[in-house]
Amino acid sequence: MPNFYPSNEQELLNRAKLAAGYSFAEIAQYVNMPIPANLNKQKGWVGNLIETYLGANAGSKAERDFASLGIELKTIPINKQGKPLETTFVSVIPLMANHGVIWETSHVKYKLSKVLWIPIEGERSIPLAERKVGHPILWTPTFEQEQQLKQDWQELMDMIALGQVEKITARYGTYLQIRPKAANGKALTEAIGENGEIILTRPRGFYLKKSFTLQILQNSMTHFIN
DNA sequence: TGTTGATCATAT
DNA sequence: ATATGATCAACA
Repeated sequence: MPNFYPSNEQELLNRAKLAAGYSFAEIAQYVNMPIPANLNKQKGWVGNLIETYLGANAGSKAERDFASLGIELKTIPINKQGKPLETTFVSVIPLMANHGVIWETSHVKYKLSKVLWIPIEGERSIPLAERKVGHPILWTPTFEQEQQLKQDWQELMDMIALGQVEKITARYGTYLQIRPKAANGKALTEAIGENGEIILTRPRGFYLKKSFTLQILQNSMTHFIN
């Protein structure tokens, strides 16, 4: 594989468009990555595959995939109708030291300020190697979408600051929800308890609900070439 | 059958 | 433990 690193937005987008219609097997062969039988033991494999192909380099740093371009990369599994099959992980949530943190400087707004969405076939009935890459969508939140996210974010962050983290379930939030995000149930992190004390709880992450990402997909009229 | 809560791999 | 990449799978 030739070394590729996008020097500007258009280069990145062109590169992403080239992948549309190709199978995971074809992309994997191109970047020389082995294909697992399924995603059970490598849930982030497709994301890593696309990252490698597009030349993302943030690694595990808390940085957007294409830092110099200010772009975050997200693969999104869809069904035959083009609808999202899974929620989209956004970021881990800081549960402590949130005094003074506002939406404008939040990790969520930062990460979602510009996203290159790569729809991918995600139905488990399709062998992983045969699933195809879809057409890229370079997205920036509309004013309305940002307000939707901001509202949920503020409600949820308020609860965390007020020591109600244990009361939060995935049912809170219209478009942005909070769910556990950890290696397993034994992972613990500090948070604020009911009486302002420090407690240990499962690490949490912000996720975009499918109803939100569906808007993005539909607005761009994404489809696969077969 | 759709969601919520749980989990897998890897780098630092 | 926390960050990256997410999907799995139990349960309502």
